[in-house]
Amino acid sequence: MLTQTAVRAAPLKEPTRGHVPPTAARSIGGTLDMMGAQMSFCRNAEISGEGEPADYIYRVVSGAVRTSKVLADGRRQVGGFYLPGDLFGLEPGDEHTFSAEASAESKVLVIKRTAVLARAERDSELARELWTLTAQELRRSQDHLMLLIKSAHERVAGFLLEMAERLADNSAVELPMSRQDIADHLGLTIETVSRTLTHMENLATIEVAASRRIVLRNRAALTRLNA
Amino acid sequence: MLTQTAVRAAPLKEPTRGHVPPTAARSIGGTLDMMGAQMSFCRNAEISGEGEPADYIYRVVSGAVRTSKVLADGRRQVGGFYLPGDLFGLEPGDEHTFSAEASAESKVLVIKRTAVLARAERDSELARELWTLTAQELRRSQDHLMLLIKSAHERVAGFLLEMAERLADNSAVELPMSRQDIADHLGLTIETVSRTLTHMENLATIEVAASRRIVLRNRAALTRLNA
DNA sequence: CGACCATTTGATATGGATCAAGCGATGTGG
DNA sequence: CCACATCGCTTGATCCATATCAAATGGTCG
Repeated sequence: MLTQTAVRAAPLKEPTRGHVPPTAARSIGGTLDMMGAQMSFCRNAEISGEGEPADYIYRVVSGAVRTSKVLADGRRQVGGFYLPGDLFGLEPGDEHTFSAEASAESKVLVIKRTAVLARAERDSELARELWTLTAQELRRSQDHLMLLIKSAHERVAGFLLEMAERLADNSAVELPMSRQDIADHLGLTIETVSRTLTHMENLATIEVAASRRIVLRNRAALTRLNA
Repeated sequence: MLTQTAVRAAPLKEPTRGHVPPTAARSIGGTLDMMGAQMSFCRNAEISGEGEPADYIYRVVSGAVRTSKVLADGRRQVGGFYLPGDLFGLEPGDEHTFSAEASAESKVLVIKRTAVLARAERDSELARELWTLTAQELRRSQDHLMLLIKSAHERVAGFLLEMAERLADNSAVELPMSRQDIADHLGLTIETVSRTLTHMENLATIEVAASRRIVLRNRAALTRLNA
């Protein structure tokens, strides 16, 4: 099961100080935004590598980022997708356990990790925020575990519903990742993902308006599959 | 795929103040042990339920605890096993996301959550420990994700190696859980787990000395499978 | 237009699930 | 102490969902 390999592509441009869209601020982790620089990455560009020192934490401004890990024989697992507003790369440890790549053209806010950690030392409010963020990651990872014991149809349905919710784009989803990315996230092959989507379309559960644009026609049916 | 249901059995005895075996103390989280009471649970007794308020955190003293979640149709996922020395039930949120049951006769140290949280407010050392513990959980969950994309043989091999390492019982493992627990942890059926073990025994990779006692005869072969 | 890449579709193979029965240890009552 | 029920595990036969292999289609860009 060979999958595409991440291209260590050069970022589109060097960090530019300061400019942070106000919309990026969310209650959780919002404090962090003051101290960042923005960078752009083109599709499949590596943002940080597995095993590399975790010197930065990141917030997605636009586009989408996937975290992934590749086994010796080439099988790839995509741990998760990070959408605009999401933070990633935050761990108390000094090394990234997954690599991170842009799954679509993306802008990312880069924040010095040491700065945050130092501040959390004194600021128990911030310390708790960091803990909460890691716990959210944990929750997501556990939810994903529950997905991986289900059937292909259930996995795809769950994925679509999650994306619809997180993109806050009710009833239609503009997927910021390839079929291969989805397959590697769901532990399926690209063919199975494709076939499952086609099947759902035949059942009028969804409409594949364009390969990356999915309209949710029958949300109830998807929820039912989500079991 | 119906699985056994957890019995809400009465604990063997009521909490007894104070007595903490010194061996239970580990560097991480060791600070917590001063404020606990010990309880005993018999096999399959529920320690805490999914969705219940997370008023306590726990440390396994002896035996083993599994965390699990059951889907509407009865499919069960065992999120993880907690062995002597391990902490579980720690989350910044107010509700448990998994239920916890004793997978074998167990003694568990029970610690009031509020006491710990209050203390972490002032003690940035402790706060960081809590964060680190959650991050360890996350790491385990992610490692488990990688297991679930592998073949049955790889999953079982990985599981045995993990248990051997965590039980620090080199070359032989005394499994503190049923085949069904293992199956639900690995996303396999009980039959497949059993067959895989038998197969490995035929290959002289392991020896099933007793159904719960596995001797690792050829660790290299297991590691190779672990891919 | 032609090359390239992502996606879909088709035909076939297979690993693990499912259904069903057997086995061995443990415990209980007569 | 033995018949017998029970429980956890193993073994066997068959089936099916998904992987694999292969080719066609479609969209994008120079």
